[in-house]
Amino acid sequence: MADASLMDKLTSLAKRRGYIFQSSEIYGGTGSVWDYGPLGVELKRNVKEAWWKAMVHSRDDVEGLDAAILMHPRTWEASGHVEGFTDPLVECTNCHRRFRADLPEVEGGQCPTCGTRDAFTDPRQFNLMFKTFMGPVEEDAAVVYLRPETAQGSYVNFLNVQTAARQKLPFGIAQIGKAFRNEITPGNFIFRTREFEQMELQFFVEPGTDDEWFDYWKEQRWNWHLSLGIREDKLRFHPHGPDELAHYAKTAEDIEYEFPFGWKEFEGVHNRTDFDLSRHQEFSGKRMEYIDPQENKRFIPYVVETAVGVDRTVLVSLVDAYREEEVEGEERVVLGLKPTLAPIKAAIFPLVKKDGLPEIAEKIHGALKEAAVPSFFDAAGSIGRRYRRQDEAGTPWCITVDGQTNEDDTVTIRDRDTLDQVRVSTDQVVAWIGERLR
RNA sequence: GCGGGAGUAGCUCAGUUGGCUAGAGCAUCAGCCUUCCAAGCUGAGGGUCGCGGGUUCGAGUCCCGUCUCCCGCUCCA
Repeated sequence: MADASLMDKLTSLAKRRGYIFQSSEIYGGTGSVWDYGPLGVELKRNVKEAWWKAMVHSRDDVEGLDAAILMHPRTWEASGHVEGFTDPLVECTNCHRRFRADLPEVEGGQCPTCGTRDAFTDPRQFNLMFKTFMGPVEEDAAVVYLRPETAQGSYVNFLNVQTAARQKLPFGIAQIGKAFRNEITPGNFIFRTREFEQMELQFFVEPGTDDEWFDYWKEQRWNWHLSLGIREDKLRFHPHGPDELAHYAKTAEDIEYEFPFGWKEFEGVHNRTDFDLSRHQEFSGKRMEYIDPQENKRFIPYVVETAVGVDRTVLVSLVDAYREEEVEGEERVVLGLKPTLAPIKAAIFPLVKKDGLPEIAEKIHGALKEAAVPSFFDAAGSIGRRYRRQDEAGTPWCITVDGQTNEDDTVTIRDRDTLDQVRVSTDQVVAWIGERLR
C-alpha cells in the first residue's frame, strides 16, 4: 500500500478546485454517488473523447452506438443478470458469504463454506440491479431495470448495426454510457460507485479466432492507457483464474492500476464467447447469426469485450498526475495531466494591472475562446500565486503578458512540468497551443 | 450488510468537567503593492456545529435515532 492519505488530499483538491463534489451534499450526501464540477466535467469529456477517437474514429472496423439505459426486461433474463438475484439469499454471520436459501445444506442450517451452524441471517433479496417501473401507474406497469452494463445494448443491436453499416466480421460496436449497480460495498471515492459510466467495445469475431483477437485487444488497450500518460510501472495485467471468471467469460484479463489503496482493476478484457448472442437468440427467438457472404456459412460470433470505467479513468488520471514538489524552495501541488486531458489548456496572466497589459491578455483570451480552446484569465494576486492555482488545476501552459509585450509583441509561455519559458508572438499563441494539443 | 473510527467555515482543524455573540490557519472577494514562481498590507463575506428528536435554566459538548465518509471481510468498470 502506498500513500493512503493521497486519496484524502485528492478528494479535498477535487472539491476545492471544482473537479468532483459529493452528490446531494446539502442533504448529507447520497451514498457513493458523485457529481462532476466545472473542471471535472471537462476532464471526463476529454477522457471519453480520447477513447472514442482511438476506438471509433481512427478505425474502419468499429461502429459507435448509443443504446438506451432502459431495455426490455427479458434482456436481463437472457444475460444472466436476473438469475441468482431473484432468489432469496442468506448470509453466514461467521464467514459473511451468501447462499441461496433453498440449498439443502443451508436449509439444514449449516454453512457450506465454514461449517458454522445456525449462523445465517434471515433470507433477503439481494439484487445488484436497480429496479423501476415503466408506465405511470406503478401497479400496472412493467418492471424494468437500469442496465448494469452497456454491453447488452450492443448485443441486441448486433444485426442492426452490422447490416446498416455494411460491416463484415470481424467488427466491433463501441458504446459510452451510464450503468447502475447496487454495489454491496462501494467506496474509495469514485473508484466504485452505484451510478457510473462505461466505455465498452464488443468485438465480434469468428469462433476459433477469438484467442488471437483477445490478445490483440489486450495490447491495444494497454497502449491506450500509456497514450493518456499513465505511468507504465503503475500498470499490470492480471489474468483471471477459473474461480474468478464471470458467468459469461471463457477467459478474462484485467489491466490493473496501483491505486493508493492497492492494485485494483482498471479495465477488463473478456472473451465472452457466443454466450450472450446465443442466449438472446434463445430468449427472443430471433436469429443472432452472422452470415458470411463469401464462405456462405452462418454462425453465432464470439465476442471479445473491452470494458473500462470513465470515472475510474478519471480517478487514475488524477491519482497518476498528482505530485508534490519543490520549486525554488517553495512547495507546490501539481496535477501533471496530459494536455489533451487537462480541463483548462492555458491560463492568461497580465503580469501587472497597468500599462495596458490586462487588455492585451484579454485579447489573447478572446482569440483562444474563438478557437474553442478552454482557457482562463487571471489577474488576481502575485504571478507566483497564479502559477500555483493553475498547477493545482492541471493547466499545462500559462501565458504571461509583460513589459516586453509592449515592445516586441511577444508573451511568455511557461510549461507546467518543465517550468521552461519560451517567448511566442501574440498572434501565434493560438497556433502554438493548437499544435501541442494534437 | 457486520466490526472499528469520524462528521464544526470552501479546505485542514481547535473548542476544557455542558455556560457569554463558536474560533484559527489557508482559501475566496474588493482594494493597495508588485515586471515571472503563492502565503506582503487594508478591509469584507462565509457556520442554525451532518440531519431529526430527547435530557437540561442552558447542548458543538450528554442520550436515542438516522444519513454520510474513512479503515478491515465482499468483487470487477
